[in-house]
Amino acid sequence: MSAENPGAPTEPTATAEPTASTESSAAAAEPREPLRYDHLEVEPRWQRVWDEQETFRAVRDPASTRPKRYVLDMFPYPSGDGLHVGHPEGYTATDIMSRYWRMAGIDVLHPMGWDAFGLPAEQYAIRTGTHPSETTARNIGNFKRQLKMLGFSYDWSREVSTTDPRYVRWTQWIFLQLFKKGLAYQDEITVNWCPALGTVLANEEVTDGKSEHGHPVERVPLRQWMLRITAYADRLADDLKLVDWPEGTLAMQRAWIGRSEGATITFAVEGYEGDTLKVFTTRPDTLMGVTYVVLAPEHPIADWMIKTPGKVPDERREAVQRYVAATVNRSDRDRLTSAAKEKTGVDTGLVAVHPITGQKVPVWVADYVLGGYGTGAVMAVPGHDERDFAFARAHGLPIAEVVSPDGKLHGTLEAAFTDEGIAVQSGAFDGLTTAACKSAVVVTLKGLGRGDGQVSYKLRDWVFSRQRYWGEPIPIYFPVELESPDGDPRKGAPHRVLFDQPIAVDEAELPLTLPDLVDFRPGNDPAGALARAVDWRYFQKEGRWYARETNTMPQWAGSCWYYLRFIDPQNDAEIFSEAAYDAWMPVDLYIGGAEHAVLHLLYARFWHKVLHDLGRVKHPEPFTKLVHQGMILGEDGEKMSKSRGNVVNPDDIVRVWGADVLRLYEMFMGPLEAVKPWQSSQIQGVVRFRDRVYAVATRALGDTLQDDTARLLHRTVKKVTRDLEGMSFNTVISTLMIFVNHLAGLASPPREAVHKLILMVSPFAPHVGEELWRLTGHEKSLAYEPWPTWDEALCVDDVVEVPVQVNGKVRGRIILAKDATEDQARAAALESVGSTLAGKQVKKFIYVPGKIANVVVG
RNA sequence: GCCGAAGUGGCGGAAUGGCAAACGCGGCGGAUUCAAAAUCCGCUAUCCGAAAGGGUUUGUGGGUUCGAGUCCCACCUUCGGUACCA
Repeated sequence: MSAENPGAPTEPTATAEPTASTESSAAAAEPREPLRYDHLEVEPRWQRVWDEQETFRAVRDPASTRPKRYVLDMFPYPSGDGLHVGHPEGYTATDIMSRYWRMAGIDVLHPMGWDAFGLPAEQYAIRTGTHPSETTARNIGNFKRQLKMLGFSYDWSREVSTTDPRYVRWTQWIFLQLFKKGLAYQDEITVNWCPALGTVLANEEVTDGKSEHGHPVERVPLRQWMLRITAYADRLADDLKLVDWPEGTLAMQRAWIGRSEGATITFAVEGYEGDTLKVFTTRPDTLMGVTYVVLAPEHPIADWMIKTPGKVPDERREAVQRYVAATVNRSDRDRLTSAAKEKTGVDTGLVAVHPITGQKVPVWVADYVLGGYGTGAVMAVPGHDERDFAFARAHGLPIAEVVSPDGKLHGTLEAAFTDEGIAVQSGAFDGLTTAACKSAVVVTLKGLGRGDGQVSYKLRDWVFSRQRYWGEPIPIYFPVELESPDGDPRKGAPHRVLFDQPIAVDEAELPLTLPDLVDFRPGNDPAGALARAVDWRYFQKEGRWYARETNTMPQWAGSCWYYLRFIDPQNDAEIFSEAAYDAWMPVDLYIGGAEHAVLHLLYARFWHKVLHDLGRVKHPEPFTKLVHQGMILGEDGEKMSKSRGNVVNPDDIVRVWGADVLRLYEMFMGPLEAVKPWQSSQIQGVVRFRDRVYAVATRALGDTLQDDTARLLHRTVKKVTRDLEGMSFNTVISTLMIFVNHLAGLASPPREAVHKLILMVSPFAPHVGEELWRLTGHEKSLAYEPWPTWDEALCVDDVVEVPVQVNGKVRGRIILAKDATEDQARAAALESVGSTLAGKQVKKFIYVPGKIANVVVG
């Protein structure tokens, strides 16, 4: 290492270039002497054995009293890119738990499948003409190869794909149940329609009224299928208390549902003949502080005044028209980000009448009010709402104080006072606390017929249709009205589809499969690609023409209930049998990314509750315990992405180091939930560990278990078991490393210790585990071998070394019997730190048995 | 802004309110080797010191406690989510 030859080129350091280090390690591995443990031979061999012997087939005796665990991964979308190293993180965690629980005598269901409908396959089809089913099959094949190569103990006989007609059939069946219960309905929804692309765009894809590539986007109303998830809002919020989920996820779900209690209040608008103006507020107690009201740009009254000349001066009308035109075509998200910076709005010139005082207040239109929440209009109380305050300041509107922290008046308010307090300047309500005032105001309004208490939700009904090809067809058709009775709509005969008379496809006719298309483009009308499949779309029944729904379901549909199909995947008579349900449900452990904290988990819970109401499922909640694995970042600490060039491919790692090493490394990186960077240089540590386990177990084993080894063994079993139960995988591996290092130092490692080591390592590194189990004289797989137990007596020491502190600083240590009394401890402690105590008075002595002694001196 | 998570050696990280830095990577020294790789052994938070030993240290500042990485308050930073939700 010393610079004896300064002219020689410097060696590349392992950490300098992530890709270079992987390649150089790979290159270095090949010319080497044959490894004692050859992962390239051993790993595929055991994978074949597990396959051939169906080792991990989940079976459960209906009469069994054995405990069960249903261990579920969030199943992947089989993309063309294959697995990235983030996938095996959660999958390894569930696999370890599955393997551990099997060894602990528990029946385990651990399935895997494919969430295979979705946009990438369709977009690829549009570009290349390759049918999405072809792309999907190919990608599934690749994903499955990669998962098998990692040695996961899935019961592959239960594999399902959301695109399989036998699966689609039951997805559609659930939709029909929703439809029959009135939970699926059609509505006209404003969408971001981009004529140039021929597609509807998501809010995040629209900026400044344009698509990413600058094509103009129109906000147009479109007929959509909706699911009435709002009918379940309260139960979705309340039942969160039944599950063992991360606190953050629970909070996000509650916030998304956004239940808030308040009141709707009616304002008359002078000169407006339509319905009165309704507002929703969570603070009815501030009603006496209203100084103006605000409409969202899409509010019907704004539309009415634009179209009705003569109610207000024309220049006002035109200003409103300009403002609405400028704001209404922007996506909600876009609108709100800019609105947060600058409170824009215009005075309509209309006048609203206060429901209690009869006072007249101006009506404004502003885009800080959202059309889709509450009633699309608010009563503005600038004295007690920050947004109203900012708006009033910007536009010179009056600000009134009606809630006071101390019951006194404070003149000019410098900021909105949004806390609760005591009503002031509120007429009959003066002196009431906020809570009392809320109900008093609601009672008064109710008496006047101008308002009532109301619960409002942020949650909106779920837009369930997509104008796409690669999704489940919605099993609905509509009567067709022909202009001439003998016309054929397939040949373009003029006709009208009666969308207001939807008819459910007969359940016996399911699945309704997709027609084969060559052109998958969404098309130039928003009805979607299926509208062009006229032979599929139109059909005759009893002499009448009908048209099928041409919208398809969103990708969420298949993932909403896949956990239920895994329990009985081959059943063609019903969605799943009651026996299968009783055997395996609910899901005991569900692991997946935090990016699904709201939508997927909320939608799946919603469907589960609907099935609960239908009597199909017995538990109110599907997923008992949920864990999110943390993201694995690239070597540079940034999110892995192709564009950054920091993506690590599991195929490379498995080829060079083996599946067990990838599994061990990902579990050793840190806590499962933590976000952590990939560091190729760290792999070396688990490679050494694996090879050391192999080396220790393949030496000549001894028959005697020395006392110190026995103690360490029992302690190790105890800690490993406990940490496994807590899913603290990184500390399990540390503990096993310590144990292996100890065994490696022995002349002949004791057989019992080595056998238990192999069993404990096997959930993490199953290939090495099985191979060593075989090499140590066992014929059967260790997959169902009983998990080692420990003797508590061997986990406690007879004598303990206890640090002695003086005023909290360690100044000495003493050896004590484990059951030493406090007096004995005191005597030993004072003696050991005698010199430090010279001339000082002992004020207090604290002894925590076996842990610490602390002498407090004055 | 709000909600959530987190800040500990050169790096990944460990630590029921009780010896901070386990385990691993890297580094340094040694054994083995003609030499290297691999392997094995030892040392490795930091500062002062030849050593014995001592001081300091878990983002910052306070607090509670015999004792705080851990609990409380305020602040700073990073990451994730989310957004005028009335």
